[in-house]
Amino acid sequence: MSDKKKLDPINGEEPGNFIRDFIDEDLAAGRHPGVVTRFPPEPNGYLHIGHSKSICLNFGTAGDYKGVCNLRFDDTNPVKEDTEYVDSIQDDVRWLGFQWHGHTRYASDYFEKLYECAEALIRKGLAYVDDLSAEEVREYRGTLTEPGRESPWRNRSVEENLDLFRRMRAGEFPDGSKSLRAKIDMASPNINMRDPALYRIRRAHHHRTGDAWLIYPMYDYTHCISDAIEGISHSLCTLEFEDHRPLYDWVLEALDWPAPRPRQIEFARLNLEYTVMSKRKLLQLVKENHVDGWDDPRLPTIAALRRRGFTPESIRLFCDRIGVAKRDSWIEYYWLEKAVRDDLNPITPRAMAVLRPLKVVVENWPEGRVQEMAGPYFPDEPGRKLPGLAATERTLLFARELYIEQDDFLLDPPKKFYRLGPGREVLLRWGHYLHCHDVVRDAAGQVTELRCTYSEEPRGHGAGPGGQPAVIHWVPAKSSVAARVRLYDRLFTVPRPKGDLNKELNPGSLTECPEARLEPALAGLEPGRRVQFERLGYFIADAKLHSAGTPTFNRIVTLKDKRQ
RNA sequence: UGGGGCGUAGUCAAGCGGUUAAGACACAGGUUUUUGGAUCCUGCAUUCGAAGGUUCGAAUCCUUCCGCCCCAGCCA
Repeated sequence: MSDKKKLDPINGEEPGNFIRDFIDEDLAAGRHPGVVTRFPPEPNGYLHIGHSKSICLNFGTAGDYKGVCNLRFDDTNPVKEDTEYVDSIQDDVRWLGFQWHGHTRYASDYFEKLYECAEALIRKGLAYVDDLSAEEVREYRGTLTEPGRESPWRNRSVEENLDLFRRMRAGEFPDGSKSLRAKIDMASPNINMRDPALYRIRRAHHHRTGDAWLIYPMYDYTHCISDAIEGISHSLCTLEFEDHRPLYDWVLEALDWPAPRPRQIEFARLNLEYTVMSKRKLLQLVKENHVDGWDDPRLPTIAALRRRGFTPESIRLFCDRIGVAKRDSWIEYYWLEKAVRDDLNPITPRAMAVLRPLKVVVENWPEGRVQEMAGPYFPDEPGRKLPGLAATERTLLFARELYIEQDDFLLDPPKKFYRLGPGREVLLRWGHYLHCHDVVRDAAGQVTELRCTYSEEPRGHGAGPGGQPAVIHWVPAKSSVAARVRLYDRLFTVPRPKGDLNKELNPGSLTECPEARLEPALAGLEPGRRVQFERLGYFIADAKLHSAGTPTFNRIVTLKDKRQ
C-alpha cells in the first residue's frame, strides 16, 4: 500500500530529507541524546488537512528515530482560544493514529515559569517596560528599508522595569498601555529583532487559567521556552518562522538556558490546489452557516474528512507522498483523491447502486419470473465478507423491470461511448446480456424507459472493439431499496487551482441523488461503513443521517474515470 | 530598492565534485479483467531558473543576473 518501505533512517537507508540531515548531524555531534518533537497548535480552530502534514512530520520523525512527540497547545492568546478546539484537536490527532508522549501540554502550564524568565531578562537589562502605544510602537519600528528608533522608555533602570512589570501583572495598568519588550536592536535588518514584544496586558478570560493572568506572553517568547522546558530537541515549524529563528535562539541565549537547547527547523507548509485552508476563512464559513458545521464533508478539516469517509491511513499516505522540503509547492488535488482510492481499493467491498435510475423493461423476460444472480463483494477475493453483513455475496433478483444508470445510456452514442444505446448491447454485471431495441420518451422528448431483450450469450452488438459489450451496473426495480446519496464536489473550493481565496470563495457543490436505488443488503449497513458502488466511486454510510429506513450515503471520492 | 528563504519533468521530490539525474503522482503504450476501474509490464529530464567562471570532470563550487515566497500584530 505504501510506496516504499519505511526504512530505518538511523541506518541511512531511506531517501532523506533536509530535516533528517539536521537531526543526524545533531545526533552525531552528541547535541541531543534523542529526538523529541512536538505538535504545537493554537486552539483557535479545527485542524485541517494542512495540519496533518505537520502532525505526520512531527510524529513521524520522532517515531523514525524512536523518539517521542508531545502535543502542546500554544494557548497564549486567550481572546481567540476555546476548549472546544482543544477537544477537537486531541480527537483529530488520535484519529489520525498518533499518540503523544505523556500528558497533553499547554503553554499556559508554563505561565509562571515564563513570568520568572521575564523578570530574569529584566534583571539582566535585556527587557524593558515600554509605555508606547501599539500605534507608536509601529511608528518607531521603522520599515523594511529604514531602521527603527528606540523607544524613549528603553533605558529605564532595572528596578523601575521590575517594579512596572510586577504592577503590570498586578493589574495596575489598563490594557495596551504598557508592554514588556526585549532590548535587542532597533536597527536590525530583521524586523523581528527590533525590540519585539514579550508581554502584553490583556484582560481576557483564558480557557484554562481563567482570570488568573492579566498579562500574556507572546508567541516568540513562549515557544522557545516551552520547547526548552519540555526537552524538545527539534522544533519543526513552517517557513514563515524562519525570520523568527534568531529571536528563538536569542531568548534562550539571553536566559543562559543550559544545553541541550532545542533547534528550530522550518519546512514548507502544504498548499493544496482549490482548497481553502485559512483558519480565518474556515471559521467564517462555519460562523456564517455556509456549511453545516466544522465537519461538513465539503470542508478540508480533519473532522470533515473523517465524516466524509477518508481513512486516517489515506491521509497519512498522502502526507507521506507529498514529502517535505523548503520550496513553496502546490500539490495537485488529484493526489489526495489518489491516496484515498489507493487505501480504500483493497479493503472496500463492491456493491451495486444506481444513482439516477433509468427504467429498463426486459420484454422477453416473463412477467413475475425472478432469478437470483450472485456476485462476490470482493471480486478478487470471492469468499471475503462484507464487514457488517453476514454474506460474502450479494444476491440480486433479475426481473422484468430493472434500473440502470441514466449515464449508461445515450440516444445517439458517439463511437467511443462503449455503453448502451439503441441497437446496442451491454452486459449487466453478474446478470445477463441486454440488447436495447426501443426507447420510450415523454412529451418533452426525454427518455423515460428502455425496451430491451436479454440473452445469456453475447450477440456481438456491443460498442467495444469487435462488438464486445461493456459491463454496466444495475439494480432490480422492485427489490432494490430507495436511498439518498449525496455527491460532494472536491473539498470546499475556489474555482481555479490557485484562485484568490479572498475573492472567489465557492460554497462547494453538493449534488443530491434522491432517486438512488441500492441493492437490498445495503439497507442493513451500519453508519460509517464504506462501500464501492461499481464505477461510481467510494461511498460511506453517513454517520449522522444514515438509517435503515432511509439509507444515506456520501460519496468519499470518485473512481479514476477516462470516460467522456 | 533592507533582511530571510526557495528555483531539478505537468505535479511533488532525491541528489551534497565523477550516477545512464532516484522514486512517486500524472501521462502514453501494452497485459489482464464481468464496468473505461483495479492489476502487471514498458516508456517518459542529453539536462537541473539564466549566463559566465573554476575544474580532467559541475545540478552540485564561485560570480552576476532573473523569477517566486515570507517579514513592518501588544496574532500564532
